[in-house]
Amino acid sequence: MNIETPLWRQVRAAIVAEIAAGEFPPGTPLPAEKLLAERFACAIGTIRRATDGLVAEGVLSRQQGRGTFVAQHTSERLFRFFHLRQPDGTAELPRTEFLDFTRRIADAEQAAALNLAPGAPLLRARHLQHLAGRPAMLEKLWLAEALFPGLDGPRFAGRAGTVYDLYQREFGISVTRIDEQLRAAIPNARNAERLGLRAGEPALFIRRIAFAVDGRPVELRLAWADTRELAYFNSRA
Amino acid sequence: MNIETPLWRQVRAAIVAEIAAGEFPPGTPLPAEKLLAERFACAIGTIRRATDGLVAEGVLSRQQGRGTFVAQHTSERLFRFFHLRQPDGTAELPRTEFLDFTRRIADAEQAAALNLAPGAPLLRARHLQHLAGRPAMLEKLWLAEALFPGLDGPRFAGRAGTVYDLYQREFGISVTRIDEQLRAAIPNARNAERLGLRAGEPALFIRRIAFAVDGRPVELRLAWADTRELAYFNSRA
DNA sequence: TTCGATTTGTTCGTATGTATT
DNA sequence: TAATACATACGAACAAATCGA
Repeated sequence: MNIETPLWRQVRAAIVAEIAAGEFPPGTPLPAEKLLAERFACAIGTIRRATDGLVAEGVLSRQQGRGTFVAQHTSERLFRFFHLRQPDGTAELPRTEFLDFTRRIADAEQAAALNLAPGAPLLRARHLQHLAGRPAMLEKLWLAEALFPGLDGPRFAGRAGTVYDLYQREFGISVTRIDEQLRAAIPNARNAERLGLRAGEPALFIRRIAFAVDGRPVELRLAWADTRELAYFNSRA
Repeated sequence: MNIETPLWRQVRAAIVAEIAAGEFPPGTPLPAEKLLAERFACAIGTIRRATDGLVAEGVLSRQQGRGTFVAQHTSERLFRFFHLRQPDGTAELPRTEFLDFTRRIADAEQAAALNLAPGAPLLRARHLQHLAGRPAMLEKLWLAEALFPGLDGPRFAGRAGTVYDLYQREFGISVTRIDEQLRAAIPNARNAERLGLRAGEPALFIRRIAFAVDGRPVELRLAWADTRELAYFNSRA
């Protein structure tokens, strides 16, 4: 009789939808498993099954005795998406130098990446990430204006934490997945100079699309990383 | 009374140890969950809990109605560790051109990477991966001779499937995790010529350490990838 | 500090559905 | 068709961590 999707998937989807809708602001606890089980008219084990994957993905965080919390984009969480490290693997928090913030119009590639119509209004920010006191990565990022109403340079530059923390706390957008493409290339003179590279020296070019918890693409980011002293770390099991 | 590690972790470790010891050759089914539950004197749910993570990591593969199998390094499995793709994301099976196979002695860095003493005997292989009919990645890899007794050039070059498939089927070593460091750099003239790069053109330099199911490092691999037409794909949730 | 209520973590057992052989 | 094996779902009990009275 049951050829439909499993109950635990339905429950998972419902919880994700509620998080995406901002029902549970980041940092706040979900209802206790017992309550969720009552609400969804299922067993606690089914709730566990539904949330296990979200915990593994970092969307939720469970703490024995306390509750299950919607994960915040704190500094630890940053390292899930920040791959630049010292060769010995030392993870360090980058310092961000704001460069500029402007309004733009989506070209074909940007529109495709963000699932928008070409010509849609975009917000573009640029900044420079410093590690070990030196410029390490030059980033340019685009956002659909419709998803970030009222965001401007001062608000972007004056944020307290990470960029994704800003998205999450002020616009209810939780980035939970990123897709990246990496290439080795030679940046133009302006970009090379910003990174302290000599002419003809290569850098790592990174194209990232960030997705919200509901799967929508929300940010396109192009970056140049100086990998003379640093390396991009990737681990796969 | 129970400050010890959870039962499901003990069971997991036991299963991993048996796989690492070659008790269940790749492709063969594990004992049914009911049998495992009897053997470990626990509930079936505990067996599930123990194997869930291994399934997620690709070490095991469960099929309803058939059984739970030790994963083989088939071509699909390859793409877990092979990140070079066309910019549109098209995944293609590389063609491998064997270059050479030699005996070496571990220097300090190789020894550290493979958890050996400096001076330990190594095997070194080089090959060239082709994609879309063009050279795409030049790889140099080192193995501890002690872990691969009797491996030589003909056996390495004459293998049927992937390198990791060879490790697994002929030496009982299942690679389940890799750590990679990526940099942009300019290869020397010899390497550039092999990849069809002009002088001064950059390539992606990849340093990989591969780990067996029991966590031991088993392979060090240095690679130059041509990212003019291809890109290194990475996705993180 | 102690204690009790709450919440997640672990483990058990059972029943039924679905896919494979 | 029947037996086998995994998939889903339910429910219960106790342990361990947390927090407030």
